[in-house]
Amino acid sequence: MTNEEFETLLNFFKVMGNEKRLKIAGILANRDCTVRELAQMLKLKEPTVSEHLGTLKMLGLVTVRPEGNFRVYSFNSAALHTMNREMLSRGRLANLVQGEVEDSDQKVMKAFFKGDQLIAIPASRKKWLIILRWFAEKFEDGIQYPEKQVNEIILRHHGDYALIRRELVDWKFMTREKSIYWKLPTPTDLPLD
Amino acid sequence: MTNEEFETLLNFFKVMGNEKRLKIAGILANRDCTVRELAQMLKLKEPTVSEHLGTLKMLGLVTVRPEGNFRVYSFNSAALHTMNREMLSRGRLANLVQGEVEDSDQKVMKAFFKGDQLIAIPASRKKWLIILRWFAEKFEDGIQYPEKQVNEIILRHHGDYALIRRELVDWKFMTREKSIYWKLPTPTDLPLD
DNA sequence: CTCCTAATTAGGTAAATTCCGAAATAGAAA
DNA sequence: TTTCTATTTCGGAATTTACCTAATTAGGAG
Repeated sequence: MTNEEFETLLNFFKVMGNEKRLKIAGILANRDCTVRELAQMLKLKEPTVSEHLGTLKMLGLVTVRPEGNFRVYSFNSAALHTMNREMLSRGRLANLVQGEVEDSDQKVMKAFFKGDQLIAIPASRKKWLIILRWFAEKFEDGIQYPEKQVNEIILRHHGDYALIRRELVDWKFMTREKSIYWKLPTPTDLPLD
Repeated sequence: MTNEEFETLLNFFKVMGNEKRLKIAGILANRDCTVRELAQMLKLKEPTVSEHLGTLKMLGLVTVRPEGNFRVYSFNSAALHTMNREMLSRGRLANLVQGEVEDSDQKVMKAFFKGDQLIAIPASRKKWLIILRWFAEKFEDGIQYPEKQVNEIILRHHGDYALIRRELVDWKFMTREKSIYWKLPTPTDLPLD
């Protein structure tokens, strides 16, 4: 179930999103350790380390084995591997939230499309913008389209290409100069804060 | 620098280790959104979503572009890729903490080894165990070694193979039956990356 | 210019997390 | 059995985080 996978991934991030636990994982990725060894290296008390190890163990990221008088903790590559390969890609991430959140756009799309054909024009501005955004996605960033080609692309999904074309420009989804159309390229978004 | 990478990875986990932020990332992985849209889907107030988006933006996981009257947020696959491919493997993880934590073992090893030769026997039990663990690593999990081969392997690093061999068994690093020696296999540690 | 709307920042509260010392447990050793 | 030791569990203090409402900013539209 996708919801369960979401929880798994979320927990993975939560657990690894703590400095001390991430370090423990890193150290154990180098070699096996006892609780006391880890406590010394990290300058923490044993109970604290023990708790962290318990958390990591729940996730399956570490395993324990008794060895003489100690309990030796090991890193378990398999769990990391699972996260890495099976969950951490854009596609996977996208799937994890499907149905999880009510997606108002998909409702709108279902209501006004049949397949990839726009079969009705919504009265509400909000819904209309959702549809226009969908049309805008059919064009690539940074490419200049002659009007003829714009029409063609729109025609694949709706007969009244002039309406859609004009609306795309009006709502600034696209820019026109003479009869060349383009999307404003996504800015590189330099300044952070 | 490895320390900087550690911080980057830690922050990545921290940011994604929050239910709402992970969902935002998931939704944006499906399609671009405005703050208001996200707020509706997630049943949060806009300021809260805005904050989360700011956090995600700092990490480079999302970008913004103005579009008409709105600010449209997009998912940035590149950042995810970086984490996925360049940081999230056992080997990488292991490297991230090298030198970060003072590794008491390495001190001990330096003090009693010359190259890979054990040249002195520590008085302290603690230090002795570190050395024994090092010797234990020279043997593979799940392999049965006849005594002769055990001796050979130890001899590569120290003359008194009988001492080391006996200590390895005494301290339960290895098991002996008749004159066959083996390590107890580490449970569930599957192949790494 | 002013109005309007989307988004952000400020400030404060409630909840969750991290850490520790003290006490309990489990198991090897004697 | 009792003792000793490594680890875990408990209870609570200090810090951090997530979220809200209210106020502010930014920018297009009129």
